[in-house]
Amino acid sequence: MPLTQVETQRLYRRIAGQIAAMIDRGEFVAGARLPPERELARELGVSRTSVREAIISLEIAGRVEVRVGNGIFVRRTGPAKPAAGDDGPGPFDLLSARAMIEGEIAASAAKRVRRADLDALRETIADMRDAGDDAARRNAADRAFHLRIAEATKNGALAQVVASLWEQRGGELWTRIEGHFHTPALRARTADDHTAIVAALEAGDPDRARAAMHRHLARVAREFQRRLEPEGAARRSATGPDSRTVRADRRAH
Amino acid sequence: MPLTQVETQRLYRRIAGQIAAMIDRGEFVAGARLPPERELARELGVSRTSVREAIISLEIAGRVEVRVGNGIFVRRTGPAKPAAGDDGPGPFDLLSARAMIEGEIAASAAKRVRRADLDALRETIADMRDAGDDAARRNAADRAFHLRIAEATKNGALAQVVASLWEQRGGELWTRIEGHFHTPALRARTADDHTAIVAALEAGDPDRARAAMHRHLARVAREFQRRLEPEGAARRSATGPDSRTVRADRRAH
DNA sequence: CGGGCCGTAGTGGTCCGGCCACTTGACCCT
DNA sequence: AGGGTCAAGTGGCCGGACCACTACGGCCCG
Repeated sequence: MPLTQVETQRLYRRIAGQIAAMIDRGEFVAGARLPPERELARELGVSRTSVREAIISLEIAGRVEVRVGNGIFVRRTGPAKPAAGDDGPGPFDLLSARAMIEGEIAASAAKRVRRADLDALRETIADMRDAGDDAARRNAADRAFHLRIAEATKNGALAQVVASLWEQRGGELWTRIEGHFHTPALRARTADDHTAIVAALEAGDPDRARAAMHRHLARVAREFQRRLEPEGAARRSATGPDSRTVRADRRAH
Repeated sequence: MPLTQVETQRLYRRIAGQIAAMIDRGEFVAGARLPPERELARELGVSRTSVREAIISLEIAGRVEVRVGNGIFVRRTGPAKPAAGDDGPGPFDLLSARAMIEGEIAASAAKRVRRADLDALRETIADMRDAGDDAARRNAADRAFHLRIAEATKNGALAQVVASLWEQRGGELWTRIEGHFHTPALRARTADDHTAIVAALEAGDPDRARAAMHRHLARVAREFQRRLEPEGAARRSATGPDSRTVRADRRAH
């Protein structure tokens, strides 16, 4: 079932992906007007219906806005800042944002976590271990781990933010790098990180929980970066998650 | 222009709204299969094209999933939890989550804010003042204020989280209470809060920025609760934004 | 009797052509 | 200079057609 979905991507999603990629590459800056539907259909060799469907999906995703009779315009706020320049691509923003947000969530959860929450969290850790080479299952368990922590705060809005941040993990860059996390050594590291977070939650220690979550996500970012650019990542690591980690340490005092 | 957009809602959004309302009312539970496109089109008196567009928007919004050759199924996780009972994401959850997240964002922004950011923020404050009784304009300026802070972090993912949290403000309960914030006194308080946040940002003081944002959103929550339950507001204790507000949320239900 | 294969009905996916409402810009008239 | 009209271009919606996929029922064979 997940295999079928990966292989058979619907046309409207493919078109939307292409248009989003153009936006992310800066071909169309915020406020710019996209080509008309009829022209996009001609250039992409598809029907106008399919272009319309793609545009609607981008509209709902907040990437574009449609002005009737006028055209389709790129919206100002998107997941990736197109012309930010030196502030790395989406995945680093995402990990940095997650560290900030999920660190606070973990701290809040430490103050109100219950036995059932802890049991559920341990279950996700075991599930990730049992998943072995089944990437879909491991991914689902990883997601469940982070979502359970948010749910332990008893705040539905936080759970939704975590779920939303998780959904944004699925991108081209992530797909390319995903195989990296298949090694048993990195899996073990993740399980250790998760276990440390659960221990901090069980101890009811907000600062420790926050720090454990920061450590976990900072490590993921480092691994990610190491994989992405093995040679020449010096500048980015100076402005990226490492500085975020330093900030977190100060807060922990 | 905003007036035109309010009046002219596109058909696909109207259809999607109707289907979402059916889901929220429990006519279709999670996992249930919606009627086929052709049948929906017939029953709603629209073309199948428009139904398809509505379904795509619901799909992107995470409300349904489409299985080719099989049908359209209601997804388990949606923005509204229909049968969650007493822990649904309500306004207090939202404000609590915002305090937690936007506090950290303000702290991060204090370390990297620029003159242009500060100018833009001051512009939103002036815009809110100039808006007077124009609720739509005031709302837009308020939104811009919070979003500009997130943008000052130079992290697109954070900006999106803030935008997403903002979108969830528009609910039935919010609409009922919104008139409360029309008083000149409360408007002035908001302007003062915003000004204090900008001053902290300008001073480059993360702790001060965090605290100012917490104070702002905690006050909004207090005002909100006072409006909701005018006779239960006297027992508020000031221990911290998230725990206090979440407790109040429980009492409200 | 049970399992596998085939055919049919129903599903969503995509395309195409058509017409309508809205927007904008150019041109003309007062 | 300002206002009105018209044409071109835009997105919005409709309806028909055909294709790929899925599920189910019936039939045949071991």
